[in-house]
Amino acid sequence: MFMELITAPQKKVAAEELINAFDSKFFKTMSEPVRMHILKILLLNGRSDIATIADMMPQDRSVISRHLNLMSEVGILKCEKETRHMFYEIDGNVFLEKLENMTQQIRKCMPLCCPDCLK
Amino acid sequence: MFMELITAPQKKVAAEELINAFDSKFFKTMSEPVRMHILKILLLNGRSDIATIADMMPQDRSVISRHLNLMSEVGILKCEKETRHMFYEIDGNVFLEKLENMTQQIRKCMPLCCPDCLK
DNA sequence: TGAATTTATGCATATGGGTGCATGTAAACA
DNA sequence: TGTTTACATGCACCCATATGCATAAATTCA
Repeated sequence: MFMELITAPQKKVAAEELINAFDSKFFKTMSEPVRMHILKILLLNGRSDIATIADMMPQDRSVISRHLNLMSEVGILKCEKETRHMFYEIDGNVFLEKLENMTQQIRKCMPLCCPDCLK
Repeated sequence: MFMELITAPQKKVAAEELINAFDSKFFKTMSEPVRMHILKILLLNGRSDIATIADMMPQDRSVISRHLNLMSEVGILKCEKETRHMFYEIDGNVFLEKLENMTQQIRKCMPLCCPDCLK
């Protein structure tokens, strides 16, 4: 069979590449409902400053500030200081690229590592 | 401009669809390094029972049992009881489908909701 | 310059979840 | 039938983190 030609070291490399492609910080960021709420607000209103976003949410402004900071560290938001306001905006390209990269890695690794998993 | 034809309610629906497509349980599951280690073991060895997996990890067997149970609840693993062993295996199709679905949702929503985010 | 505004940060608190141990349950085996 | 094996689960503990308040720092405005 064709599959038999895949050696154990090759599988190991492929599996490690897949796990490395999984950005745990990204996943953790995306798993928090409050941050998803912020994301929704940014989707609807586009580029906004912290106070404007916080006014639409129950949490304290400092909480929103920290969430936004975290999201920009992960790369899904870009921020820019303007006078005394800090403006945040979704970085759509980075966002898409991250998910597409992980999807692609699975598509590549799965048939190689464990073809049985696809049955 | 073409974009001006998109109404606020349309944007709201699209944004809500995107946020709903984001499975917070899936993200939370994927954000835990120990679970990624389990995933790697399953990638390399294929279908395995709990004890076999636990023997390759520092954590207690009960801990691994709980992680595996959680991962199967999210859908990325399928499990099957055989005699007194519980076997787990990656569900590659569900896994791929989940990520592809989210990627697709972003690709659809972003140009509609906030085209500026793609610049 | 003084007051108001916007954000960042230190701190205390509460909550969620990962962990290991002990135990319960069920099935296989001698 | 009694023992062993494999897993599930209750419990206590610990740590990370989300939260709100108070405050500091920086900037705008009167």
